[in-house]
Amino acid sequence: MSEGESVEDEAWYVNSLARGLAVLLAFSERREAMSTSQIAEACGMSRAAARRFLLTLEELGYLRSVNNRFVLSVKALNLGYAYLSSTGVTDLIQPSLEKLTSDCGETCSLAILDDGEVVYIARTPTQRMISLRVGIGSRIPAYASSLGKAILAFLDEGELRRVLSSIRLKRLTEHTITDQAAFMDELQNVRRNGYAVTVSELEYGVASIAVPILGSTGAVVAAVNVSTQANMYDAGSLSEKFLGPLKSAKQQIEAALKAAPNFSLGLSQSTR
Amino acid sequence: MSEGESVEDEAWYVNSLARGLAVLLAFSERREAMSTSQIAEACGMSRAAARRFLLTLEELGYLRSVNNRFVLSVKALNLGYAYLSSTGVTDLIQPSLEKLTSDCGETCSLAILDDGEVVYIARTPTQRMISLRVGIGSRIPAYASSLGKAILAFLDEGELRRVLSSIRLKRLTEHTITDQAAFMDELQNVRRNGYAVTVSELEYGVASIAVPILGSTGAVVAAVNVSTQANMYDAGSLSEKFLGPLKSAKQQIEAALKAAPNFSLGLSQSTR
DNA sequence: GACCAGTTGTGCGTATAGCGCACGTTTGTT
DNA sequence: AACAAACGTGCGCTATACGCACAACTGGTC
Repeated sequence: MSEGESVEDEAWYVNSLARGLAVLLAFSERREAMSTSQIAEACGMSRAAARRFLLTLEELGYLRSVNNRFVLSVKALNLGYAYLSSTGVTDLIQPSLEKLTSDCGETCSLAILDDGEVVYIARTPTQRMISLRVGIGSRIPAYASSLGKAILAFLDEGELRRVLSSIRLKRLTEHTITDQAAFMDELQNVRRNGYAVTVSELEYGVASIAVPILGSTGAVVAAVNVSTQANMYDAGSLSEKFLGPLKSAKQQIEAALKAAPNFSLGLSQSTR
Repeated sequence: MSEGESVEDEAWYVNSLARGLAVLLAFSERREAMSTSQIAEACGMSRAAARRFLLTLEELGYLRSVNNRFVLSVKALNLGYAYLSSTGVTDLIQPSLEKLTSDCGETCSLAILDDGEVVYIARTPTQRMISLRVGIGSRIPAYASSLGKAILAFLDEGELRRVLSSIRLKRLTEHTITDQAAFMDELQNVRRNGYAVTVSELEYGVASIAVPILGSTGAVVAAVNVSTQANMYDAGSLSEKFLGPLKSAKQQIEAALKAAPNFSLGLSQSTR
């Protein structure tokens, strides 16, 4: 341990927990069953250490092993589910989202911003969306999604700058906005209109329109969108068709959040 | 350490990981923000220890703190989402489920069995289901749900006995089957029919019909159901209306599992 | 079947990581 | 203001988790 790593050798830092969680997370990268030595390499630890963590996680029920290969077990879901139930998303938001889907006949989602990415928290899929298979917990770059733009546009100056400085506007399709200034203009538009539209910026053929969700303090905490096929709509017809239902879903959800005593809902919550 | 705990003081067991995960899970029980001392009490550890774990988890991004209260952060979803993406549920199963929902116009779910409970892995909700708000990761007693009965009925003798011995048939509504013999008869029925029906056994007003999903080895790995309001259907009309679509969804999903090289999908996987 | 290369399980001495106590500080209550 | 309850933090000690090194295993090749 001669190398002075970073700040991660403070007195309060429980290394074994961090390393154990790293092992657990290693399974999200590669989706096959993994052996002890594969894990050891992936996490940069000794085989003995990896083994201890794997056995512990198995004992706790988070992993299962079939002849020297480990796989995530269902219990791992508990960890993520804890978050969803703690936010009350199922109780507070899901109903409004289902209403929205039945009004629009299209896939609707609610997402929050985390670390420059948009994370799907609730989702009511329909059969019509064929591409872009994302589920709850999926992360996509904020700048290329209507959800992300709807949130970013209503962030306060400082937070926006902080987020923008940490991301790169990488070209994902030929419609992706890759110029910083152009992106600021786009956010200005969103702010003026009260909604964000994305047509094939993230993935060809996917179009969506999103509105921000404001928490009880008035700060933006999330966004809802309706998402559909790009060849059927342009920006104008998207808003014409879906903005009404979206706005009323927005109101419903915001009312639900206001009514809930401890609404939490992630909120990017800057400075640590 | 004079007390001879159990098997949890083996050489391979990493205690700090287990304790840290216990802290993380403590947040799923109580859904409010929790203070250091609350966590310490909930997990039965010293305040100093709890603090170390909380700070570590915050540093790793799984928790956020607002003046001495800790809340789960979005990153916690990653842990659970890892499981979903590792099973390939989003890619392999979701489409078939969406098709099923659009055929039936009702909420459909896929679940697997874990520890006597049924865990929802995929879900396509509709607006019509008003009660029974469950989301992905939710757990309900297997014996009182169509999903559970569909799985249990097709378990092999030994596993079934093992599961049944670990659960108690608690009365949840007046339609819940609470007699062991009657339950075995019911499973016999399910086995004969190839599907399971539940009317108000878990919760008043909820009816559902489920079929088992068999993995490539022929063993049951999951179940799909259509779930609706009890007052609109009885057992006969449920099967008449939904069995066709269910069967074809079953076939689709089983084909997808067979086609996938490493299908994993939890599978209760007995003896550890 | 004997060989070998690659992978895995395990015991062990050692360092240090994580332990809880105890003290000092903050918060908010009457 | 004075108290109590909750909080953060330093510190010395011991058990904990460390990685090495060796043993047992697997599965492919001749």
